[in-house]
Amino acid sequence: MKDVARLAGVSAMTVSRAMRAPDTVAPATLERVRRAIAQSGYVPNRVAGSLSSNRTTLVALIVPSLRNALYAEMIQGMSDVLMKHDFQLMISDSGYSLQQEEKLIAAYVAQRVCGIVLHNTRHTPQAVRILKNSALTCIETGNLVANPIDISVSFSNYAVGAAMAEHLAGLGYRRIGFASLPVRGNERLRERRKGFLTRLAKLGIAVRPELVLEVGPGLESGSRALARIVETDPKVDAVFFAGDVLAAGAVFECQRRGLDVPGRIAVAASDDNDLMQHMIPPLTTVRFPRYEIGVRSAELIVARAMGQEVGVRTVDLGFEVIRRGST
Amino acid sequence: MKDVARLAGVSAMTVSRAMRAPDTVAPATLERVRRAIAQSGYVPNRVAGSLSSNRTTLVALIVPSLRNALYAEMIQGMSDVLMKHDFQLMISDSGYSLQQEEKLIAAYVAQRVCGIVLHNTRHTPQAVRILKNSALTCIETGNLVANPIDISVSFSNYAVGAAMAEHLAGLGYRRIGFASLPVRGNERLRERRKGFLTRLAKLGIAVRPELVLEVGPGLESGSRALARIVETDPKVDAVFFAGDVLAAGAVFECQRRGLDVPGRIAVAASDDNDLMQHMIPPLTTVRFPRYEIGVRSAELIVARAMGQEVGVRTVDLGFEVIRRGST
DNA sequence: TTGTAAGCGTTATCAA
DNA sequence: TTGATAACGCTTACAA
Repeated sequence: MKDVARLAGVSAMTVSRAMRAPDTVAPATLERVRRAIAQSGYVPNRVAGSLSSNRTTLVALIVPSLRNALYAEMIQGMSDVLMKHDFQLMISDSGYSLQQEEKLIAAYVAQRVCGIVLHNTRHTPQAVRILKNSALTCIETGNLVANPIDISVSFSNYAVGAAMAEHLAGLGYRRIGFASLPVRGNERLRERRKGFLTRLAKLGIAVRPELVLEVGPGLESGSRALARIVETDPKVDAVFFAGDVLAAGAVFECQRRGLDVPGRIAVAASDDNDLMQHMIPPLTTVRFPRYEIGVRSAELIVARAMGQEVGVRTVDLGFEVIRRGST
Repeated sequence: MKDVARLAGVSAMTVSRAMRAPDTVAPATLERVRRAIAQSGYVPNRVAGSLSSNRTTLVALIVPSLRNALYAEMIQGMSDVLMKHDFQLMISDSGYSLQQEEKLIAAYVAQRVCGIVLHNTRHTPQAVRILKNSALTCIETGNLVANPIDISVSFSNYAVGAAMAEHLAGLGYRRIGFASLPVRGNERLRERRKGFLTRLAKLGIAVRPELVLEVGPGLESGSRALARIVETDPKVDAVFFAGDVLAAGAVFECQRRGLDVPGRIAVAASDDNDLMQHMIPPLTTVRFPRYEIGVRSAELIVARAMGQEVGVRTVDLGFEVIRRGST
């Protein structure tokens, strides 16, 4: 910066101003500085800038796993907003470990990020303490919670389960199964299941415990889940798959077994994506506003970083049951 | 840090040492410092540390689009390695724009990242200049290039196309079609297509230009591409789909039209994923070592950051043609 | 093994 | 509209 200043015949401070607040610099001076910057190939040092101003434009995101395509939409939403404001996105995965999450949070606080998004609503006490002390914007997502550390931006998984229960019951299905990824340490799936089973019970439909499965991820796993359910109870008339691409795997399995969907058995999915729409038959599913969650989260962080007061603690972005051919 | 030092009855420098090089501090002192850190809830300021040491543990990745699930594997590979070494990952997307890429590169250089991975091998002259001047580790991936800016870690898309040409020709297919996403500004697909068509020509198989398509992304788009190809030439006996999930969409379309795969028409895909394996029939495809590319890229960056000399300019991680039921 | 002093390259603040 | 000066919170280098 000093070199640029010398080249332009001004002080370093004027170079700094020319970059961050051009309208506070005289046009002629500005022009000279700009020329000097271009000529020297100067790239400012944001590390020094951040230290001096005690602010960064870094925003962190921690997801349970990066392999899961499901986060791509939210990441894109965050990225679109952050880029517009010249903020930077840092991403990492906790591997579904709260300890790892705590470690990452500490590292991000050390980097002095201005905001952090957690796709998770359970945390170690130490993680919560660090976040509360740091006073940075913290967005919890993945599941709407009543008492967020700072702000919750999501939809209610309990409501999702309940909505799907209504949907299936409303269509007349009575012998119903459920399969999801393991719910241990995953409050999102746990809530979705709870909402589903509780609402069905209220509607007078009991789900046999043997028909409530937890399985691994992947299409193959969905196929096996379907197989197990129809073998356990050949009269099952509908299954709700919560999470991953399990439902698609189940439909493939139905094709192999010659089970008509939905004539013989209905299949409902959650988390809409390209694949769900193009299966034969296309799958009834719940669409989550993942992109919008990313956008809203980033907007809140940027607003706070710009010094605005955001008077919200909970942002419910809802969801949508999309009925297609499979129910 | 001063507060912690006071609490522990040592100097700030000793606190710094206790954190970064514990074995250079006397055990008793170390213990006192650790207690003081825990007691005060001190979180070090890496911004200040980075400025002082003139090093960061930040690594940047720029991909054309974050929505595309195809990057998830590479990101996970990078993340796994970086996390192990306490490095941080920053991610953004260029939206397939070289201008945007240049802007992002400048921003990352300003952040003083220690390495940057570009999923792209074409750049603006200015971007190249910035990278060369900055002397940070720069990994280009997506396509193997002979003259990388710094290091190229990838596989050869030309070789991928050629290998698939050999595969189809070897199985006796003679009337062959090809469809990909638009190749404009995408040297990866351009090379793959070139390798495919060139090798087929060498094998005495001419591909009619009307059977070489460029289509948009998504399953639906693959369905339409297949439709157009079989309507243009009802005798086509094989189609190679390069990119995205086009091939899966094509197989869905074949099912709808009652065209047996591969009896009536063979379908080959590229970029193996869960879906490809579980289609009926499972798809013949090319597997790219995406996770490994992420791992290797991160390893090279970390090694350089640790001061090691890495004596490579080009790392060819290869690929694998996986024959399944669709050819 | 520990401490002292001098930066690192910006920006905040105040003065001119 | 511009400039001088003093931080920002660490680490490097060297001394004790």
